[in-house]
Amino acid sequence: MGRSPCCEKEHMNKGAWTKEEDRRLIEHINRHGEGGWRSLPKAAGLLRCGKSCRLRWINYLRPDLKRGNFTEEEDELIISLHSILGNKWSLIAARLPGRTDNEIKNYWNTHIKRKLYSRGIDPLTHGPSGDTRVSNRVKTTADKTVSDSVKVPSMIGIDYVDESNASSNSGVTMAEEPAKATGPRINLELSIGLPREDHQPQDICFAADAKDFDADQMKQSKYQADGKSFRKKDVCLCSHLGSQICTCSSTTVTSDSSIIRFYIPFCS
DNA sequence: AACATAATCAACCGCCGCCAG
DNA sequence: ACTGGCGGCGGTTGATTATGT
Repeated sequence: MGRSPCCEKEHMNKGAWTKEEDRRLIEHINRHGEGGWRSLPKAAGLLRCGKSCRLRWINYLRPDLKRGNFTEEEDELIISLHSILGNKWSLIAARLPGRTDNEIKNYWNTHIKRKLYSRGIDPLTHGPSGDTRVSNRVKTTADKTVSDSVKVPSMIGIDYVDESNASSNSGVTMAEEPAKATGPRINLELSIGLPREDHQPQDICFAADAKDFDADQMKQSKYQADGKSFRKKDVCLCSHLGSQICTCSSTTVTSDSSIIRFYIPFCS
């Protein structure tokens, strides 16, 4: 018995994609959008597994991919994020616009590992090379971020700084003495705030401009400051990373008139 | 020039979590 | 509550390219 395979292996192309296959995949996704990977190959006239199509699109064909060499800044960011998140490549990739988890994973294994070893740093523990223990600090932060985040009500905050005298301004702080980090100062903060009377979103995130609201909404605004407005029922999803400014990527008005804003980092 | 070895990276595989039925 | 399908993730493989001898 066991799980059925994701698709019929027979009569399926494998290996490198041809230009014609790429063209068909791009054309299909441009026409119908992403998703429905299982049925996509047949619909697009491709003799490929749905997973293979998804991977090809995400890792290679997506128009927003950056390609090209990693910058020094990206290197350091990856190192810092890895010290916090471990091998959670998709989470790391989410912080590097235009980069894919596969690309970062490969880059880590081929370049950054060597770079860290040359600095005398163990890429696994981010401690001194030769120390094979998994640091409690890394374990603690990674677990909080990845596994426990959904269990934490209302507010989640993770700070990571390499300055010994730096103080945390978030909900979760490190119990351990900070490890000697090699990367730039980094502040990884996620927060989900439910609306309260005393909720001051502008204290947490850089708010979107008031242009997101129409005139009626503006009249109903509960909070207004410096041209930024917040309604009583706002739900604020924020993300800070390092010195990068967190901006609103989209605003959704739900059926009960609540507004959900999505904030993304790295936008200037 | 020929061969061996190392480096790179696209693609595959199997597992897991989510969610609709 | 249970089950199966689906999408997503991380580890691994293997073909290709670069470099060294």
